[in-house]
Amino acid sequence: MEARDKILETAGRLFSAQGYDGTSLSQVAREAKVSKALIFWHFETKEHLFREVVSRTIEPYAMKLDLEGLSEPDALAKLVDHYYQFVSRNSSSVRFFLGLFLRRDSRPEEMFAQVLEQYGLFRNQVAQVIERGQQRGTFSSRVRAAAHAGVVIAALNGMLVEGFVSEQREREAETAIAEIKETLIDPIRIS
Amino acid sequence: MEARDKILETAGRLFSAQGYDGTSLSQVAREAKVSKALIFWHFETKEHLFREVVSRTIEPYAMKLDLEGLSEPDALAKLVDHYYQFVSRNSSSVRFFLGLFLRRDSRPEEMFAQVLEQYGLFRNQVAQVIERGQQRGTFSSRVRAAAHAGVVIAALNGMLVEGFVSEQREREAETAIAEIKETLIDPIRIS
DNA sequence: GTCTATATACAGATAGAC
DNA sequence: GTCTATCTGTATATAGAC
Repeated sequence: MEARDKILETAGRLFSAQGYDGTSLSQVAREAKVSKALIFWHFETKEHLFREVVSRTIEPYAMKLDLEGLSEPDALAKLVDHYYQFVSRNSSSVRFFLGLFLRRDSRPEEMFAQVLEQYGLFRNQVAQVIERGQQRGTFSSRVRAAAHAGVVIAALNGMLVEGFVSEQREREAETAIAEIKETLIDPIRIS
Repeated sequence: MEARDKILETAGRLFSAQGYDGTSLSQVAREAKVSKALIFWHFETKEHLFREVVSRTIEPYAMKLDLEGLSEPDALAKLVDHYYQFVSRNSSSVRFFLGLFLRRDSRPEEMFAQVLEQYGLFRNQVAQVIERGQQRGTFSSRVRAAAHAGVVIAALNGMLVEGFVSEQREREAETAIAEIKETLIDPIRIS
């Protein structure tokens, strides 16, 4: 691998594990087996390196999902599965972004618009699938679609955060998903 | 206020807003209007100051709640209200702890056992209230108590985290709570 | 207990040889 | 592109006067 990429890879790993302030360029240089000066030659400043790392990390967040031909309950189940799996697989970077969002200062602006935009798209999909199911008679009309969608998403996020905090074991991921489906999808399903 | 307390107060505010690495003792000294040397005289090292701040911050987490005389659905609603309000009111320190938990390294061990213990107690209370309600006929027996409790708590946490990320407006707190009750408590209520 | 002055280390960043 | 050597600032921490 070329030095530039090696630096990006190492910096990404260290930033996400230790944060921006907690990671020195000396450490990056040491672990990437290059000189500090080379980092500055390639990236100008620590801040620029960081932004480059973030940009790369965000790329896989543009997730598209094909829900054609599925009943609304199945589509909702698929959305839930997909979201949970995506976050689990990218947990290192999701933790990192969440950590940044939690800090009052360091509002890193435009960069995170991408993350929030993808998240907004997902939220809309969930709400729309429930609404459509109610119109087409596959979901009960007794619930308010928007409220129910909000709780589904909150439950997902809550399960995921709990996994972050308690050093998630693989098995529990399956359980978490099953509980959400059992509690929030099955009871409003009609078909 | 005495200098020692002034230092603790200032350090607490700055640590929780900027993190450990992001807060220098020069800044603490400046804002607390004392010399840096005095901080070392009182706390020996930055690490010790930090631990002292954390210990103080954790104190109000030992929350007790009286549920005597309430029906199980009302007790569950009260638990939900109380948890949400507590986290909202202590959001600064909760954000801070969550941020620490998200970091791979810096597992600050024993100190956080207290936070996790209180959290575990709350989880148990929720599960037990649901079980008891099922035994006494105030909650539907069609759901699995443990699973339902897990989803209630996850939804709570998810709503709270979302509030952290999107700079919560007050009004939405009420909405969030109402949605959880409407979606996860009312449907299994019998009385 | 509180201060000023200082020691020591390491951070981000630059100069210039190869 | 990559290095060694170095500059400059600021961090944690100490010494010692009051």
